[in-house]
Amino acid sequence: MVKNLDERKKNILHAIIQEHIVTASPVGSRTLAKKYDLGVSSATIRNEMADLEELGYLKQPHTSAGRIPSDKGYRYYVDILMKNKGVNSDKLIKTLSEIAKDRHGINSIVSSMTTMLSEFTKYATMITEPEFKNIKISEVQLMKVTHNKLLLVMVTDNGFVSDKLIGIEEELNKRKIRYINNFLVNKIEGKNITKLDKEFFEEIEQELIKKINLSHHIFTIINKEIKELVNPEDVKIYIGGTSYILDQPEFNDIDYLKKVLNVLDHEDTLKQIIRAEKNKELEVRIGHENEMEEMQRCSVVIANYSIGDEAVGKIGVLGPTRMEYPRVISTVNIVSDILSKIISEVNK
Amino acid sequence: MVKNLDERKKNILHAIIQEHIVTASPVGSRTLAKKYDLGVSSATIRNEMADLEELGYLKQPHTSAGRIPSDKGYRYYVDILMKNKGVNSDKLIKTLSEIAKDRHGINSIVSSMTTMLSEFTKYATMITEPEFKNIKISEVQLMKVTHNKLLLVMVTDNGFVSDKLIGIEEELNKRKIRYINNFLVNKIEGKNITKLDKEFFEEIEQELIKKINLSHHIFTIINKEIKELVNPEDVKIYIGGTSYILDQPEFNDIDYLKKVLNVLDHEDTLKQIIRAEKNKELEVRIGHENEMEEMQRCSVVIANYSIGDEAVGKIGVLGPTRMEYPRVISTVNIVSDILSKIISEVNK
DNA sequence: TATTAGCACTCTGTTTTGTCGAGTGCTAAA
DNA sequence: TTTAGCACTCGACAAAACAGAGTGCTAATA
Repeated sequence: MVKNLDERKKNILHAIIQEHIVTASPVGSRTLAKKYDLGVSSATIRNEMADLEELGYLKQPHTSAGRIPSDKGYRYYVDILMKNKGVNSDKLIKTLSEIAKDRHGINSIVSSMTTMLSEFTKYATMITEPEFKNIKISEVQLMKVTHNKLLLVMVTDNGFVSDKLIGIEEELNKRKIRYINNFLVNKIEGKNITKLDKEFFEEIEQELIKKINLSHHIFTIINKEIKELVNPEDVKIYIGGTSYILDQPEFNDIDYLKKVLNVLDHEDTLKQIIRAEKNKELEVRIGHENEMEEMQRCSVVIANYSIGDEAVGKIGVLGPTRMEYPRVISTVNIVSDILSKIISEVNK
Repeated sequence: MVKNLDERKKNILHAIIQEHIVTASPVGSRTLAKKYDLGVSSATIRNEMADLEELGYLKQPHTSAGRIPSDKGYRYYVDILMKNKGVNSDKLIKTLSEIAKDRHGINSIVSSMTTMLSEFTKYATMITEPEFKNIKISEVQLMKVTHNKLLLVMVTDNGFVSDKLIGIEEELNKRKIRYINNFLVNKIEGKNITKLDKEFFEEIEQELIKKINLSHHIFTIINKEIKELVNPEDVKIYIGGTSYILDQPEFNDIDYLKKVLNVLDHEDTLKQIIRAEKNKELEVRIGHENEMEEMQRCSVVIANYSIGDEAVGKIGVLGPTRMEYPRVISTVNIVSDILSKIISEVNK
């Protein structure tokens, strides 16, 4: 797919993109010849630029303007030209670690990380809460709380705790509660959470009703509770740095700005953007590579964060296609590493 | 404070504000005479307008432009002129009720309500999670989960459940755990949550250490957990409809837009905006009535939602001072009512 | 005395016109 | 193959011209 360009074309393309990333305006042959030590005259550069345009790496906003990189040009830059220059990461790492210490609760940590990420990248950012699949219920406990309230506690093998107060109409004596508890322990403990679906509960409900006469209210609640524990639709996504978008001149077009902000406003569309391959560590989606039409003048950098091998959440940065890819990518990588570490520790 | 204007001035002021709210541009005497049946000529209106300006209810962007309402003018409108015309609320109520049914979990409900509120008002909206003060711990339970893990469950008298897995280094036998449990039950159950501060825990920790030799790790965690349950700083705030801001011509000034979006981007500033008197049902803050400088070209409508008499959360709508007050106010009222009802039910 | 018609004046937003400069493509020379 | 030179293009920007909405004031009127 990607044809290999000769060395001079590479250099010129690289220079154009770098120049464009800082100036945000079309780059002309003269500027290029002056600012970058390419060893050839502006006329030669002009010819090369014409070639690069024909090959699809550059485009011209209008005749007699300089060139700007196309999506394909950026793609080539990200895949081949760009060096991952190390960000000065000390400060970032320090800040993130402090957050992890200060804040308690995953939600709070993820939320602060989102803000931090946007402050370091100066782009809009989003991070999803960790989402656990393939986990087992390791403990179930049904306890009496008051005469008309039971407490159901479930612990998963990765250390998450779910609890629910259950209001009951008929009073249950301790013996009965213990009976139900043992029954549940037998049926549920060690079971993979994905197997605990509606059918499963209907089944064991029938079984229990046969043995003791029990309203099925409890099972509806357990079922609901487990769904909540596992339902990916409900995974929360945090967003930060929306206002940084306005710093980018490509969003001066107020109509387009509105479209983008509208996407960021809605969790569902946001989740669509950040959807990525589970097995890829890091993904860069440039311009038209984004499915959503409103996003086709933007680029998104997406990384997973994980516990061991299992990706449990996503980190995303959204900016114009003219994004500072190297800086963003290394920043995202750092956040991903640290977040993975934190989550794994909580989950030890 | 508010001088009473004569009937004709009232009518004219009312007309100007209404006209300005829909057109968003300065209102001239001729337009007014034509569109509104005021029974006087444009010249008379001109004289009255000059008076109203002198009194501070109107202002002129520049000589030879029409007039626009001042903050004082809007205040007069909101307090005296405006009729609370009933919004067509059926659809709203229906939509909100459906959300309450579909979604489980307070967070999810509040989040959806925020979105709905913005969709109905077409302004930016925010709702805080409910926050409970003055509650008591009604149940404490410390249980063994595995050989190095304990589960601490606390139930508050309004039905909220908090739990925490506690990792322990030294293994504790069941008898010891039961002992600690009873000790905690004695000390904590029935206590008002605000009394459970650091000093309190240090005290009972000393007491327990005397009786059995126990690392104080557990208390640090309990203390933290309770803080989380009660700490108002940590109350989450949901926000929606940010992109509607762009529909308002007053935010075409990109620099100002950025300032406002920046405020909306940060939870802490957002909470400052929405801060309101606990005893007022509904508060309208117009322009300079907002403390925050960035907000002084905006108006905010804030309502509490409550359980019984106790306000537990806030609902806010943010728009330009040229806001459709009647529509927003009645919409906010409806959302407040429904949310109060839902929260109270969950908490029954 | 309060209201109104009339008019000169003011100010803004928009359109038009003109100019400048950056950049290109092409050609011919090195 | 590279480069210098040149005519040409196009957008950005500023200045000028214009239209229109609105005002304040004055003098006439009910």
